[in-house]
Amino acid sequence: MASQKSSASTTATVVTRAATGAVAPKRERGRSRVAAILEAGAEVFAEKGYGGATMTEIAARSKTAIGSLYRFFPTKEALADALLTRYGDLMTERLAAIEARASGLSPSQLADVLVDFMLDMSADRAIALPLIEVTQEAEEKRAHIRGAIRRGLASILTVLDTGITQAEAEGLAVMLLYLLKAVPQLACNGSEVDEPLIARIRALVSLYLVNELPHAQRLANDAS
Amino acid sequence: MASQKSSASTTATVVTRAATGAVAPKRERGRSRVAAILEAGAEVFAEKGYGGATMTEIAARSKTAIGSLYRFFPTKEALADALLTRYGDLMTERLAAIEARASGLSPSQLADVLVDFMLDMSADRAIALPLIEVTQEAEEKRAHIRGAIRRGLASILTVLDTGITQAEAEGLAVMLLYLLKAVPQLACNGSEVDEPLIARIRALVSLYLVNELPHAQRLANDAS
DNA sequence: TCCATTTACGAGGATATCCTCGCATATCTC
DNA sequence: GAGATATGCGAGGATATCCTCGTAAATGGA
Repeated sequence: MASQKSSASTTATVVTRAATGAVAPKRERGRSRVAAILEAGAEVFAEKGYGGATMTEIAARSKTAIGSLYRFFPTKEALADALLTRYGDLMTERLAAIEARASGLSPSQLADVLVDFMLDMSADRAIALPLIEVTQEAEEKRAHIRGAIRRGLASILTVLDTGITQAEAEGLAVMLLYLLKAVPQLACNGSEVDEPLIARIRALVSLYLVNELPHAQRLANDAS
Repeated sequence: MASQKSSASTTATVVTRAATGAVAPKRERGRSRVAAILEAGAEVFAEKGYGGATMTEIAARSKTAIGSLYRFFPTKEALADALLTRYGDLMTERLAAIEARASGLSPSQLADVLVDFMLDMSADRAIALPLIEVTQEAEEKRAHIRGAIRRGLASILTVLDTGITQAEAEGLAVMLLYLLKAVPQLACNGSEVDEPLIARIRALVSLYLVNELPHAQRLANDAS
């Protein structure tokens, strides 16, 4: 069961890399191939789930020979792990960007920003939610990612509403996380986007934030 | 790929049965064994996902020989299908029961009822949400079940608020469905229940319903 | 008790899947 | 161009998994 630990070179490249046994490519060709593999992996995992996805299909869809695939990802688990870390990194990175622009937003504006953010994330194929749901070997990693996202959301809330307590911000962040997590499943059928449904979601998130961030709301009203 | 179609006897027993090739047991012993298999199947599917679950493990966990398992469920897909229909039947049945007692409830009371309902569903091992998420062969069946649940929720809403339009009730039902679907994942870690989190969920659902059902809210106020 | 039917059982075949291995090719440095 | 390193490739081994099949036990009615 234990995957062989090859010495992972820890040079941080453009795409972040975990120390799971994934071998980092050193030339440009390899890097683009790894990108294609990740893309195909995200697709197949999303369609078939972790157990249902096969390395052969991932190789075929990324136009990679099976041997080459295993050169970069010595294990199916390593590929899933790389996708998870990429997902986590992308989330925290973008949340940080939102936080930087958060001050001065009204709660309802923040709701729109967050919903847009989730739509973006699901438009990218960067997302592998079914994988996240299913793989249990990576439970600790998933918990870690959830924690990071939760803290990111909590930070945004404290920036937006300086009157909120730390505990309350964390609690709200949990609720927000699950509200937002439903967005891709709710609003996207394949690559179609259900606009009226998105409007409903915006309204719901906005309603919740307005209701739970009275201090920020008052600030926004004073400003207008 | 096409599973052999054995002649399914369509005698409706206690546990409803689909025409997927599942052979209905005719004696008590077989019936309890089928129940055990469904139980174990729900567990394993929930833990490993559809692709990750193995018939061998399901057989072992239900203390059933592999041959006996295949007597009642000639295919892994047949077992998954039986679980899905059982889930759908249970949902619609219980929703109908709620609808029968819905008239006179305030929106916030309905919110409590619905959240309790979902907690019940996840306390039973009847639920196999990850399976529902992952299996794509049964996409049409999943859509069918979702439709039934949505209509059930819409019916409840129209009973509760006679001023609501049909279209609006359907739209709200979609949102409610996804809010409620998150309940088990949110509130249950294994078999633990996070009470304060449930309180938050109740408040959120209640807030949403109160906001979207003004007519029913007015009725409730008049009654008090 | 005897028989028909249902249920129990697990070895094993066919297939699928993960992954290895050895060699061929491309790319970089000098 | 020569050597070194990274990358590309796919046949095939080891294993896992789905499912079949033939036989034995249990059950219920006559």
